[in-house]
Amino acid sequence: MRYVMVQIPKEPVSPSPAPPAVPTSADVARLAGVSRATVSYVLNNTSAVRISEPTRRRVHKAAEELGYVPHAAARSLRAGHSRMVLMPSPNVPVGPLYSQFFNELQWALSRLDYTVVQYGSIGLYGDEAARAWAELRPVAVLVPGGGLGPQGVHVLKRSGARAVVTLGPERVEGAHALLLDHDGVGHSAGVHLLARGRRRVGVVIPQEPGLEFFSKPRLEGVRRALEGTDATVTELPLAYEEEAAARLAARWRSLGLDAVFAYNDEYAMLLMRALQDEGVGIPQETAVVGADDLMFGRLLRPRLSTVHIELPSGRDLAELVDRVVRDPGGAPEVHEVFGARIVHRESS
Amino acid sequence: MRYVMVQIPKEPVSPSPAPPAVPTSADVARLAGVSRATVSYVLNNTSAVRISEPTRRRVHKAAEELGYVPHAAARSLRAGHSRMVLMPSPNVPVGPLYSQFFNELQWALSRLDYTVVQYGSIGLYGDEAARAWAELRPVAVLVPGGGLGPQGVHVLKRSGARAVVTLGPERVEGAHALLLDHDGVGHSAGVHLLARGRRRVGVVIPQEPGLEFFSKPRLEGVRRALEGTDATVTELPLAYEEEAAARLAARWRSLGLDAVFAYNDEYAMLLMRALQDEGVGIPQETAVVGADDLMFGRLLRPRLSTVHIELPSGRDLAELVDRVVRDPGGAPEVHEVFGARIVHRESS
DNA sequence: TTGAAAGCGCTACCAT
DNA sequence: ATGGTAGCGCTTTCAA
Repeated sequence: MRYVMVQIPKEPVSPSPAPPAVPTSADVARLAGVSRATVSYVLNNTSAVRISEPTRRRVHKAAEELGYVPHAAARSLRAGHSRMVLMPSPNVPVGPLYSQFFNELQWALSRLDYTVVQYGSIGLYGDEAARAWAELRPVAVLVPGGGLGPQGVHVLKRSGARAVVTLGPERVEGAHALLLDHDGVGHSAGVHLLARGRRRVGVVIPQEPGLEFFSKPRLEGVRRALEGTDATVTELPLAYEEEAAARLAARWRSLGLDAVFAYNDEYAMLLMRALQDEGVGIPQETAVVGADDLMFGRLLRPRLSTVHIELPSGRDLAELVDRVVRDPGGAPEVHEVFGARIVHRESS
Repeated sequence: MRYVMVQIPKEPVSPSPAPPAVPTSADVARLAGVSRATVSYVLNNTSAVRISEPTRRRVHKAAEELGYVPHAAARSLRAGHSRMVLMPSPNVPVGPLYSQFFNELQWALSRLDYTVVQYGSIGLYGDEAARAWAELRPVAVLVPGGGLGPQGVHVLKRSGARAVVTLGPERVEGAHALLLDHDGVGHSAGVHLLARGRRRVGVVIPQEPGLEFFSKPRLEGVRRALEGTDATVTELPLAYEEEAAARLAARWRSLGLDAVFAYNDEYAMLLMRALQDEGVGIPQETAVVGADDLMFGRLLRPRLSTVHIELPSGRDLAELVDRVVRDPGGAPEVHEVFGARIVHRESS
């Protein structure tokens, strides 16, 4: 008995007709009456090969007609590499500062012909997350915040990432680092308050999860600034809610503080309002300093003193990424990014 | 003359040794002494096939040793589909409201085993952007803001997207829609101001690009609320800068307005401060209403009246996506999402 | 100028 | 229980 292969029709005549298959370059080739190779040449403008104008037109027309869109995965599988820059999205709510930085970065990278993708990895932690990122075979990975370990870096590099850059308070073995100097933020605030004659400094510690990576170094920075003086530091855990701020303000005078570094401008505004409602004079009784230099700080009365944070420019980071991707050999670079500086207004 | 094919070594003995190739499942198979099929079965826990425990261990050990991470693109190429939900990142700076919504959505979708990817398409507009998204062959696309046309929807569906959902003020032919009722936001504010006895209502129009999609319907909503009354609407273009607000405030009395809907809480805060500095009494002389119900509105004095916006819950949207992906046949659903409601405080 | 075909990494069908 | 192998869509070398 011999068997003969027969073509099984892909679209059964059954009810509920399946949606038409997604057109491939082969479909375009068929419709244009050329080979797949020619389609590829035409659509990619391959300069090494000259295709006659009539053929080009036929191919373009066929592609248009079918609504053909190339398949990125297949392409990069074939190419053996991608131009994807992966950026895990931070799991903490981001402020306008970060938004702007990210947009700038994205713009700069797209100018360099990279594709930026933000990958949400909620529920994955540490090196587990790194594996998930590695599956996408990005050419570069930019990791904001902490949480990535040396193992994670290794996994990413092993899976072909040519650049791994962390943006956070501490460097990670094997990765390039943009050191966001949160310690310096606290330090600026501390130095400033000291210079203003304050000696009993409170430091707000946000209770929202995920912020420890930033609040701890900021606290340490204040400590460092006050070291060797008679000034003291008091930690003030605070949730971002009116009631919590009111409770803190109610026992404020019992704390005997004459200044507070409020972690950032938002907590500063929250606390400042609660203190004012409690009748605490600002800055006479208590000086308040925020951080981030957000617009609204200038709109408060008294105007909010703050620590201005110079984020890395998106262009610079994009250039770093590009440079490392082109020559991954170099030793990990570590860049101190900012430049925290106090902006003295009226609240301190 | 005859030629013989010789194997060119992939890793030349030249200086600057190329980085070791990234391990594939074939490498794992080789090291474990099994076939690629077996590797696949073991690592994916394929239930249809039983693999002996010793073999499983050998495979896992080999994978671990090599630092093997599967190649997502290859996998989904083979599978013919992916579980990727693509969400173009909005090009306008996002507020905490959106941040939170997005995190919730991401969480909910990851519970349903989807992978959420935010794709930055700066510099691409309209249907051009849609093509770029389509190249990634996402199973679903969630498009915030306006800007996607029917053509774009078609391209996405044609390339295999089973769900296309827009989140914006207006629906798009062919796509499911979560109608963010910006008109209703303006309407709530207008009705409220009217009820408070105001008759000459200013409406702030942000000058920042990309916000027209929201500011226009909000303006229309105010107009609609005031229709048929003797109240008037005055458009107030305003950039998000102190100086611009000061200039507007300086000519405030000449405008003869007794109320203003400030687009959102941030513009409201900006304008309110400028008006107060100018000595304009709030709410006596001029009532101010914002929108978004941000925390800081409650911290202002007078406390800011605002329009509370009920965003769709991330879980609901995730469920919609999942439902449509499983059965793409249904007609496009249109959901009115919120429920804008006035929160009356002290500024109006 | 164009076409045939190999092969990127993976999974699933069919043998053994 | 395990292996051989076809083929997902694409690009690119080689041949015609």
